[in-house]
Amino acid sequence: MDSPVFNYISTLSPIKPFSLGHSTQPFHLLNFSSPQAFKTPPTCPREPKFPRPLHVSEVPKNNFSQNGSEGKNAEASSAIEPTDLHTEKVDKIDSSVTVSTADESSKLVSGIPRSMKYECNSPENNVVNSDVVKTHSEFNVAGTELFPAKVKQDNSKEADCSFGNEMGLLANPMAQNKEVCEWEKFVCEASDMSNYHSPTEENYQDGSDDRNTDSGMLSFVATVLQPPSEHINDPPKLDPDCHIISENRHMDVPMNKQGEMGNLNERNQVTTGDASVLAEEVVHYSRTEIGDKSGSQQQQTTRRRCLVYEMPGSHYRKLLADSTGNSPTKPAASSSILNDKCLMVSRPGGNKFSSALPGIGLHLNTLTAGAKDKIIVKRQTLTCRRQLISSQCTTSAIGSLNSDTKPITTQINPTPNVVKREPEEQKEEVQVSGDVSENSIYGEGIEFPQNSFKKKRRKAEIIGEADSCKRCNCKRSKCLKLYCECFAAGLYCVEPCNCQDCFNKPVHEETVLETRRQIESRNPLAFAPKVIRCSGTPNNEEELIKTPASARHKRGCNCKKSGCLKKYCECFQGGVGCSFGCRCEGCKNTFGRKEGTEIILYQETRFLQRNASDVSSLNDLPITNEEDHDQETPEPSMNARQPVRQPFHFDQAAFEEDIKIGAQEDDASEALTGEYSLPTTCVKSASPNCKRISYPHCDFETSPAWRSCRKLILRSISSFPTFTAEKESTQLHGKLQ
DNA sequence: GAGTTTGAAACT
DNA sequence: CAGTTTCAAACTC
Repeated sequence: MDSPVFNYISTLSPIKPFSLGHSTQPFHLLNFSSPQAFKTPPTCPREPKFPRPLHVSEVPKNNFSQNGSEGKNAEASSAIEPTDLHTEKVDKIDSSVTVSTADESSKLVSGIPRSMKYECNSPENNVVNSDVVKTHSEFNVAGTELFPAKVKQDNSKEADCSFGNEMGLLANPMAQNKEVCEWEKFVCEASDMSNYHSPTEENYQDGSDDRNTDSGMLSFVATVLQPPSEHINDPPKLDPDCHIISENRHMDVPMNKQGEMGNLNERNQVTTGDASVLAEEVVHYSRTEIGDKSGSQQQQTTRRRCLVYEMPGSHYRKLLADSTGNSPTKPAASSSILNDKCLMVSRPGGNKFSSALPGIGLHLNTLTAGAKDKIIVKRQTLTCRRQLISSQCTTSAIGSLNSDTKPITTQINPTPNVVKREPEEQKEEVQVSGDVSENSIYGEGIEFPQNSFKKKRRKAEIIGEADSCKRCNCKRSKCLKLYCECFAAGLYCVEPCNCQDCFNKPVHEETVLETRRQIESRNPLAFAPKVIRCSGTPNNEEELIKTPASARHKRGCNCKKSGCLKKYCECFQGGVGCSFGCRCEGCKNTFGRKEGTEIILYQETRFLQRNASDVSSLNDLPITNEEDHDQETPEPSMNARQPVRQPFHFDQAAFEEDIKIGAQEDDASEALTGEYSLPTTCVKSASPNCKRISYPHCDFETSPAWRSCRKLILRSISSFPTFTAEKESTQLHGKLQ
């Protein structure tokens, strides 16, 4: 209880509502299956798919009056090109609005999470939970390594695990990028979590403000994910837009819940002014991008779609800029930066989408991690895009996705900047992101012949993108069953799929959602990642060793003939060893063999260290192609286990209760011996719900802070984010309370 | 590319 | 919950 982290968390008022609120609230957004949930904001008929930007644009209408900024708003509106996208308008409006505030720090902080705010805002009422804003600010701050020194004082190991390396890497630009990617993805996942609770749609419906849960979750994540504060001292290169944005954001605070200003201020205390300034830098980047691409509607769309990675992107962007010494706004910015920009800026509009599909980003798709910094970023981007597409389509409620997938197409189209840099990669990216099959997203001279599917797949596998390019060949399942990899991964089928009678497409969104709901009703974890991975940073190698295979594979395999040596075996495919949960016979899993009552740890750790993170690379497994791996992944250990950020993944939280029993003692012994003795509490069940899942260990998790916090997490996060169950659960919670 | 094997998913 | 069927990926030739 004396842990600084705990103390800090205790100061986060939003967490309190957690316990009072619904445990599933954070993911209620997933209930977008409900048509009402995504009713188009009256003022945004043109782009219902981008609720956040939309409601932002409405800010002037409803809120500016409160701040006496109507005039400015009018000016901003007048400055907007009539032909601009609605989202574009939003951006310009933001940049046009200026508000003087005595508390600069607070202003900046509140303004930082512009995109986040969007997701918390209702276009209708413009109600913004200041807590959320603050939380988001922190989140952004975290993403930009802008955490307050106060937080830095915390000595939780978790923080060290997550950022300790990064701190060291800061001095090493080469390693920096890599770590940035780690951090980026980590934050991405965290943002995914937050995305699930995007209250936007909820606001549409009832205007209730349950975002405290979100903020609490975010706060916790931000706290734990606190990056090194070294960058706090980095003089951010700000441009006027940055300030404008911040100010504008600040305006949003009063627009929303005045009563929660206290919380905001309280948080501001936690977040240092420096952090705010740095966060502002992030904004600056996004703004710059907007300015650079203001003329491109497609680009705007793209950015808003890829919201999930905003913070990670910003983080990465900043680091990269620092390492290169180039201003992010300069043309010299690398393509990665550009990508990040897209991702980052896109958040305001797409966050919700990303959250649409719970499985997204968590599935094997997410396992794809490039060995190289930029590659990693790119791949993540690609994966994300497809995910986003799926989500977004799924969340069609937001818009009219059913009949109109063109926005998606537009979104998918890589920005010219991206293409310029790495034509080859870009092409690949297009393939990966080429999501909307029916809608040609390759119209711009990019071919995507279906008959070249295998060839491209092969190529993708070679470059380690196979998992980010899931394709199926379903014939009878209509791609609406877990047999379908795309569906199971929470993705819509894409053109390269060879499926027949496919219903897993945006046009059949309702069907897809309903099917998902049904499947999840049977098995809430049906769309959960099959393999839970722990931190993969070099410093966590020990953890990898200590972490039992059972901790990484949610459900044991049931192999009979394959000996767990082929990809038939989920464990093997996932690159983890078999464990107690497995019912395999004659297990010879090279990553960890279950033999009788023992589980013999083989090469899993080595694999994890060497494997570039890509399940596809398992084809070369296990260690036979070390050289190849080494060549492709100069620093595999860093990327070996992409799920590094999953210590905060809801999966972990979801299973935590199960882990409580017996997990610690088991792992304790395992940690000492490197082998696993069959625990008396071993659960050997085929039921996914019965599987005992342990999680990567971190000393932080054993700290009082963690123990108290994880309860909050558990309450705030459903066992696994679901499309449909969340709302039901939420409603049930409401009834109970 | 066709056919077989395999095990998860779905069904009863 | 166990047994069976269905299914599509993985694999082999």
